[in-house]
Formats: sequence, structure tokens, C-alpha cells
Amino acid sequence: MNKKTIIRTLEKIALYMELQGENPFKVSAFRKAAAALEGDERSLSEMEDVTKLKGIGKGTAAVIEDLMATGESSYLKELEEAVPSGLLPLLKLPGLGGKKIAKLHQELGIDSAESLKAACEAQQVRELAGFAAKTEEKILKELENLANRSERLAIWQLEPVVLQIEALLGSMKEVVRFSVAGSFRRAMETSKDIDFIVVTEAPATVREQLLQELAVQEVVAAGDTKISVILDLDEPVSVDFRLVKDAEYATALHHFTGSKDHNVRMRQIAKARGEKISEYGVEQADGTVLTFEDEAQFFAHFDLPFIPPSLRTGKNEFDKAADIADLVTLTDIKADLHMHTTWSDGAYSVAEMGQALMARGYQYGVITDHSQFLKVANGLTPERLVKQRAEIEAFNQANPTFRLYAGTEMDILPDGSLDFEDAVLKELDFVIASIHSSFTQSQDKIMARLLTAMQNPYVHMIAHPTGRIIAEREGYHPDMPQLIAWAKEYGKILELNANPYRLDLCVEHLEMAMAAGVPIAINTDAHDSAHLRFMDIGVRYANRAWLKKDMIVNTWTYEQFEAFIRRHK
DNA sequence: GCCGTTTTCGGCCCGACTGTTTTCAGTCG
Repeated sequence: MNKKTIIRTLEKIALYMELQGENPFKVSAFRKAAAALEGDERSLSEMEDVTKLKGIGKGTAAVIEDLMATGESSYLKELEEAVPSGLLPLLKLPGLGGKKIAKLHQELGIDSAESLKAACEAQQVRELAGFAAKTEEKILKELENLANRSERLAIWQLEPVVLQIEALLGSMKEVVRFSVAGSFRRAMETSKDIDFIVVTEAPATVREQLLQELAVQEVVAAGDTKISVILDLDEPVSVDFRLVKDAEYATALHHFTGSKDHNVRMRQIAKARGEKISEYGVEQADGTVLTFEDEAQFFAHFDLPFIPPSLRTGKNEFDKAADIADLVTLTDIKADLHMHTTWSDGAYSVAEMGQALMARGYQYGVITDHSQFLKVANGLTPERLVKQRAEIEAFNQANPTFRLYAGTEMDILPDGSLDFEDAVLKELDFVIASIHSSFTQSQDKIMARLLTAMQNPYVHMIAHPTGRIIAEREGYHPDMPQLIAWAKEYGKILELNANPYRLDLCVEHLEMAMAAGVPIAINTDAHDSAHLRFMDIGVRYANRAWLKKDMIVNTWTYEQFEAFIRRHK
């Protein structure tokens, strides 16, 4: 019996109890027990007594023991017999929670979306106490939506929308300051919607402008403090705007950045001190409300360091607060080691990319166009590589305060060989090896290809090591513990590709790499100078894995980096 | 169901909103 199964079982029990209209605190006790197991890094066999964990008591421990002894939970079985599984999807309907669904089941025998639809159409639902015609109509409408509603949207779908809205808010003179919040700010791979905190003294004007300027498909709510719209883009995107006063900015931003679990923990901390946190401020025992200039001051009030948004999981950020100082921030980044130019499939020249790197305040960077195998990307032959190097050197001559290196993103070919001979690689400053083809090969073959690259003395880094695209493509499933072991053995860098399409390595793999002491490079894989902005996403994503900054290659100084790339020469 | 340096009973994060009621329960983020 593994830990994940136990966690899932406890969560499933909570779900079924919810559908019985069970006491919400009892339901949340099972969720807390699951979270307690998840938050503990030890395996089950390493814990002698689970009830020692905060959040696990007699009841939940009994379920765990049952699972360990028999492989299943008799309690869950009872619940499954009592509650039709067809009710589970109904929890996804906005406006319906456990209590109402329990009532529909008990009073009308509803056991599925189909029977709920029939009952609404027969106008039986409006007869129940607590329900009426409006609720019935809403349920019918949401049942329609349930079928064709798109799930969470990927970060690469949301990022351009966020950028566009930021430009709009930045152009509005009534807007004092603003920030994106929610799960996007926490660098989650997918989000249900986008949240913005907007400071203004003229909410009505801002509201009208937003509704006018945005591609609004549907206005869900448009009050003085909250505007909620669905935008008509490639996919419909829900966006919430919270309009607040300047003094409320920090606490509102914190509140709407979440996560929910993080907020719960913060409020418990406040409560223990006789204070009360809300989005409007921190209420003192005497009733006065404190507000803060920014989130850092808000955290400082509770004797906490600034907790970066992507760490706000409610799981371990309070226990590991002392480690936050070791984490990377955008200002630590001194370079970008993976980018393309017009020599292959990029949109800007070598000089333009170099200028863009300098404009970001970096010390160095590497041009890494594709190699000859990638014909669709106009990959470079050895001859063109030589010509490109001359152009890079010319840039360096003209810009002595910055250093642009000549590199390549070389394909690892389907047959396991590398796209350039050692004689070619030897002449390059920095060599990235990556897989862009034959993703469906067996894991053995994929690993054999990666091993060739690992063993080549001129290769410095493996880019986007799994080949995944978020919510689109799983990639080629390398044996990650093995790959990380090789990286350690052969002294290679593994990439955190910061392009929001990829975020590869993922959080879990980054944690494994860091535990093994393998250096990571956060790179944008820019095909356009504007893509250099993805570094921000990469840094926030790296925080989620608690990557220490001295393990991150592109926080190194020019001298440190130089020493690393020259070590075999 | 879980928890306790105000505690073994009484509270468990907080506030807005909606739709139902006519003062509030349920849902949501």
C-alpha cells in the first residue's frame, strides 16, 4: 500500500461525506489528514505512528490501518454503497455543494446528471425548500455548460492574455497600481481563471473602460469592487478584477494570490496572536485595522520573511521560512543560455538578441541555434556555424561590457548519434543536446540516445529533458532518476526550460535533481527578443521546487560560467 | 473528525454574494 493511494482514499472519503451533507468540519478533517500525509516527506514505513502527525487522529488512523492491512477501506466501501457515484460530477456545478446535492438525492432520488436534468425539466426541484425557480433554471444552464466547458487553461494560453491586460491597465490613468494574482502568480501550470488586483479611486470609470476595451463575451458580475468577465479568445477565459483602495492593496493581493491553504495557515497564525486577517487588512484585538505598503511588510508584521507567491502552498513554507533567503529571484539572473536567432527559426538577429540581453542587465548569454538535422527550423550546418561565430565575435567587439557565447542546440538523432562531430563541437563555447524527434521510441532507446549525449565531453547541458508540452504532450518519458544520476556522474547541466509551453524539468524532477546536486540552468529558449520575459516564469517556477540559487548556473558570474565551460579544454 | 501553555468541549479562516427568505444557509474563492 503506497502513500499516494492512502492520500487519494482519504480525499475520496471526504468527497463522499460531502455528498452526504456531512458536517463540513468533519469533511475537512479527512482532507487535512490527507494533506498531513502529503506534507510529510517520509514514506509510510518510516513513520512508526501516524497519529503523531498533526491532523491525524483515531478516526483517520483507523482508515489508514484498514488500508494497510486489507488493501482497501471498509469505510469508503460503506460510503460508496450509500452514495451513488453519479453524484460526484454534480459537485462541479457552480452553485451546488454537498448539502444541496444531498437534499436532491434524499428528496428526489437524484443519482446522476441525467436524473437531475429530468427533475429540473419536470419542475420538481423548485418545490424543495431552499430551492426555487431561479435555482432550477441555473442548474439546467450549468448542466448544459458542464458538457462543453473547457477545463483549466494552460499557463502558455494565459500568459499572453495576462500580458495584454497588464498593458491595458498600465495605460489607464485612473489605475494607481495593479498586479496579477491567483494561481497564475503562483506559477501553476494550469489555472481556472485569471485574477487581478487593481488600485483605483475611480472604480466606476475603470469598470467601464475594462468592459469596453476587453473582448468581453459575457459579464458575470460588474459591481463596484468586483468585475468578473469571460473573454472571447481562442478559448473562453474567465478574468476577475478586484478594485481596491491603495491601503488595501497588499492584503488584497495576498488574499487573492492564495493558495487557499496558505491563507488558512496565515489566518491561524494571526488568530493565535489575537489578530484577524482579511483582504482589507489585519484587524487588531482592539478593532483597529492595520494595512501595509506591500506584501513584504505584511509578512514582516507576522515575523515572516517575504514568502514568494509560488511557495504559498500551505504545506511547508512556514517550516522552511529560513531557507527562503537561498532561493533565486529575478535579480540574481545574470544570463540566458538558450536562445534562437534568424540563423535558424528565431525572429531576431544575433545583434538584436544580444542587445535585448544587455537591456535586461545580464552579463552574458549564449546563442544556441538549431543544428542541421532540424531542416524545418533551418538548422545550421558546420559551415554556417563558423559564419555565425564571426557575427557573434563582431557583436562582442562592439560591446566589451557584455559577453555573447557561440553555442548550439544540437539534436540527438533518432539512431542515437549526435548531429555534429566532436571536431565541430570542440570549437563551440557551449553545447546543448536535445531531442526533437522520435518521441515514441521505447524508454531504452530514448535513454541510449541521452546517454550518448551525456558521455560526450563537449556537451554541457541537456535541454527540456522530457519533451513535454503542458496539457498537450507528455514527452518521451526518460528514466529520470537514471538521467539525473548520469548528469551527476558526467558533470552535465539539466535545463529548466522557462518557456511556458514546456516548464521542463517539472517541479518534481527539479526537486530530484537538486537532491542529487545536479546544476540547473533556467533558460527561456527565446525565439523572439520578447520571449526573454519568460525568465520571470522560470524563476517563479524554480521557487516551487525550492531550487537553491547557487545550484542555478545562470546566477553564476561570468568568471564562474567561463570556468565551467572551459574545464574540458 | 481533530485539537488543546486561555481548552476534554466548543470551535474549527474570512468575507462576499446569491437566492432564498424576511434573518439566513449554502456556496465560493
